Amino acid sequence: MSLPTRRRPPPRPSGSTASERLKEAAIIEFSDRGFHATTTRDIAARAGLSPAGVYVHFPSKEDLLYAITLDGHLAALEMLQEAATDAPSPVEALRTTVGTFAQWHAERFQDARVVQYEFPHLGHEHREHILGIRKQINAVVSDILTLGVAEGLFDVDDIPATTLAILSMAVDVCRWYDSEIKRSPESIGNDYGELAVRLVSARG
Amino acid sequence: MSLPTRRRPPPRPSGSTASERLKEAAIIEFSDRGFHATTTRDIAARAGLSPAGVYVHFPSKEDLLYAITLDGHLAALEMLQEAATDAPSPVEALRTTVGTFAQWHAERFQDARVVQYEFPHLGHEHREHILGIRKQINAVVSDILTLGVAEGLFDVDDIPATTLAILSMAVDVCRWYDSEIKRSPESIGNDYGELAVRLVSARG
DNA sequence: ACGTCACCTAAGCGCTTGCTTAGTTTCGCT
DNA sequence: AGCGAAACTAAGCAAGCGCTTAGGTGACGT
Repeated sequence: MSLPTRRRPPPRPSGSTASERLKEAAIIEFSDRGFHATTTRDIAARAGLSPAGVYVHFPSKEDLLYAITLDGHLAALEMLQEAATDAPSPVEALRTTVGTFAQWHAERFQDARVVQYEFPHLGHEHREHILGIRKQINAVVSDILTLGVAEGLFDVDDIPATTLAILSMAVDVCRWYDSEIKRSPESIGNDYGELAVRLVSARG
Repeated sequence: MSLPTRRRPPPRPSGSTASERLKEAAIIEFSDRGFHATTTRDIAARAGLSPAGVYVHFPSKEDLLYAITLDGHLAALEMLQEAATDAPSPVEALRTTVGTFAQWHAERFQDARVVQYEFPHLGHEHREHILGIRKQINAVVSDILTLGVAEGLFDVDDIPATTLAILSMAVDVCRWYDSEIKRSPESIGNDYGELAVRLVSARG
């Protein structure tokens, strides 16, 4: 194999239930090595279980990926919807939703990497289900842009395309962020909220 | 395995040399399934060779990934530098470089996915070498922003952070783009060039 | 005609994979 | 105390993995 020396730290069972520990372990391994390069033995060892112990809680490795991916998408969607609801204006809504989204992609970059990059490796049915949640995430931002344009606050040519570009900026945070980076997730969130507002503001 | 039915189309040797055919085949397979999920037998079959034929041209699967990754990075860097050199002003330079970069990430989205997402699976030495090219890519945009700020054309608080956000938008194109999408790579490039200019323009 | 060398393949080696099976331990409940 | 279910493990299976080896084949210079 091309990755010969894989150092495996001793298992530290942090979660309370075995199921949670397995998900935490799998997030670390999947985000490090990718879904297909991670073995069920890697995950079991990190969760403090025998290789067979995984299958007590999840019927397959792919189901473990699905559980993680679902958790992540639902968490992100809820954060976005809450931020959007609490905002007094479209400008503020855009700033806080994008800020929240970007902050999450930094703070929980390992979860986010699994959510964003291992998603294509889900089975067909699971992938379809997650796609529905993705559309809702998209709609949160898209609706804010539509409202802002209607109120004359935003200058946007193509709302779906701009929604995509704004979310792209935030999603990509999890690609380059890691724990050694000095900027705090909060400040990254603030910056990206501000950048999003700039993107849709009328040209000076 | 979790991907039981993998339909393998008959090999169509499009490239001229076997080495080129192998790289083309590997780009398709790596971008579809990921580096670790792709077998050397998959690649060989698509290139019209026996499994052992791969090793006549590349010493290992990881070396094949490196060759592809290097090609992609150098191509992207050259396109950026050319676009930057030809531009008459920082505004035009930013528009065309980001536009070119985004267009490439759509047009060659399979190459781009390998370049961006399989990069972490390179061996240590190869990864370090590629990192040097990435810094040059970053510098192209960063230098344009610095010049634009100096000339009073751009309003940017944090040049490295803004460089990163602009490149993020363009890089992320390869995550969602595929051949069924209606927008042409050219129009995506134009849009993203325009969005980049908006991001750095003084607030209205 | 002959040797050379690059290119390519059939066969297979040693190892790892996801997952199963058969059995043991632990725990809540009566 | 005793029991049934749930949690867990040791052992291992069939399949697939990256890569090697030994050998064949055809183009080319001489």
